[in-house]
Amino acid sequence: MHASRSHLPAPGDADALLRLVAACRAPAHLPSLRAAHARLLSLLHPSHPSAAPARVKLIQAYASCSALPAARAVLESSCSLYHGAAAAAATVCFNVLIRALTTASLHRDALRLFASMRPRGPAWFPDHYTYPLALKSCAATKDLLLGLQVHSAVARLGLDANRYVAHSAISMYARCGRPEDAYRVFDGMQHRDVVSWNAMISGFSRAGLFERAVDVFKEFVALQCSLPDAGTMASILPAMGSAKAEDILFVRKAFDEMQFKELISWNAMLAIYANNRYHVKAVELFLRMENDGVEPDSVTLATALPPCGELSAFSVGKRIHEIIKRKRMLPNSILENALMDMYASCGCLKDAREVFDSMSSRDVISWTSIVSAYGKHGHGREAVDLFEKMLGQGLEPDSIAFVAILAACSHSGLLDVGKRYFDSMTCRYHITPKAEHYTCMVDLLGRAACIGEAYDFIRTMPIEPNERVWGALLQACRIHSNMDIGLVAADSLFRLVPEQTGYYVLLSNMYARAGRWADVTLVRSVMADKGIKKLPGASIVELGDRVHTFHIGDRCHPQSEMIYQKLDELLQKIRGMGYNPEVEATLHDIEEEDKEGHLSVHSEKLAIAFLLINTSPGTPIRVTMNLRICGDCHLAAKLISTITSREIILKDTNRIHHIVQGACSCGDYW
DNA sequence: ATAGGGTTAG
Repeated sequence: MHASRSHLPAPGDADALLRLVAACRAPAHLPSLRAAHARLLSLLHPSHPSAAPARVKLIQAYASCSALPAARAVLESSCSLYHGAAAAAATVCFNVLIRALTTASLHRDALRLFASMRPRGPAWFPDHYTYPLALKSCAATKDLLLGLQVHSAVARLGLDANRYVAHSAISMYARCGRPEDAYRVFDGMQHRDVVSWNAMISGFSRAGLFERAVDVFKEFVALQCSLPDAGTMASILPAMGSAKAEDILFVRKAFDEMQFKELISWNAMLAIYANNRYHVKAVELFLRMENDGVEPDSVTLATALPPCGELSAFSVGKRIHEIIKRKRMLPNSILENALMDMYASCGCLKDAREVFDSMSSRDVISWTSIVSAYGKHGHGREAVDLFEKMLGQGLEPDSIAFVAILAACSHSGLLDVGKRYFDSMTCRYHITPKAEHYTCMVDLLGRAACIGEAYDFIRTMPIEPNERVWGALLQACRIHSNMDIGLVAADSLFRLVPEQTGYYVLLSNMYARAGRWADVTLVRSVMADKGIKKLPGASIVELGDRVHTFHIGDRCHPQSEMIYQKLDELLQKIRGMGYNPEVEATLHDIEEEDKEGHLSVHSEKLAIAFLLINTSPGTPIRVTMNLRICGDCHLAAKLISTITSREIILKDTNRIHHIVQGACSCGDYW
């Protein structure tokens, strides 16, 4: 592409030289650029009609070759050459260089250069191109004071009617924590286009006013003046963190009605599903992209990987890895970290480790991912070794890294190690523990049978214990049959009226065991009042590109007959191996009986039977469930793994059970 | 010859 020195256009061929300049976009092109510059000198004389555009092109080219001093030198020589009427031409040079600085995120430098314009004399006025850039840098540096100054200068000059200026002012105010001022600018605009609406939607989103962002989005769609675009989708995304179902439907409808869907629209829709735990919807959307021939980029893939992990959609996740390799997207730490997590979440610790080992550089997130991968699989010792290795590399663990190591300790019952990490987190690293850390500690202590200590821990913690903290204690009390503290935990949990439906079952079971039937009734009525439906135990499995869901006692599946037949056959066989379904009732819900009065078959058993029927011998069985696994199913799964010689990978809401030949990676500690 | 809103990982 690029002419070497000897193939440079002749000095007289200005057009060819300028084309060459414009094509210099990377540091490697710098020699050609310098050579072309040298041959262009006569053209750059102010008397030449093309002098101004040529200088602009040179500044742009130097800037995109990361040669900012050279770009600056061209600017300065322009300043000394232009006078009076020609100054507008120099303003363009400033604009171009400021633009280069903002795209390089050098916002302070951009603002310095902006501020240096007017002291040079009355000829160097910033114009309607300069102000949007300056406001953008104010927004990026959260410099409200300067932003206000710039905006008032804009108003004095009468440039505030310019929509580019207005849009950047909206964004500046919102990002500097003044959404109402942003709205005032928006409201005062005579004519609004898509970008005006996007700026306002994004403004409210960024300022944390999610409902208002959604309202503006809806108003915009209802107006039907112009159609939402990719910018609209991306702007509403931060406001859709835990969105209402109807709002997600609304956005999806707007997305569906877009005639030309840019990649960012797909990516934003994917992210909205992923952030709202609509994992199946997210994977379906990704599959549709593949079907429609939409070329994914690294953002698409990084967004699609977590839902694959959540669903244990291993074949889709694996395919994404192939796409990443084919498109030569690595090294890319965001993708690699997402890949590790997807593999770990699918129960493929080995693949996660391979990604980790292949990385060229690892940040705290990478280490946290691999630590949590080992932790979830019940390999606490390895998790601790890796965590120590990270410290040895001089990396500073953050709050989330400690959640990972504490969770790893609790999953493996490493009581003393876990306590030590909790102490070092506060004393050595001065990280204030959050509810997640306390939950890990209560879980660690409680399941290690130190129920009293766990309870004391909750009583002395400096923040208000949330439902998860009490839930961890209640869980421990159930395991260790501690009725006294269990009821305290249940009462506290009930007072909080948990959002998580899973706790209600645990709660009412505890009350039932204590014979507190009035409270059982009360729990039910609270659930009814709040319109909370019992979370039906469900398991999902991936077969091919399809995700199959099984519910407790499910008979809707087309293969239902075969599944139950297979299950009967399996349960018959393992009965002789110590399996006795009478012993453990059911953790999920003691009220869950079918019409014949028998306990309904748990969904994970149905899912296992389904996969045994539909996959060839030796294929690992992967099941993801929405509750914790119960003891009965855990034992059944272990024995089934023995008689069928299948690996069974069961992911529940808490961890992963990797079962091989009758032995589970959790060591029966969960 | 230049300007505005906007997507990804633990």
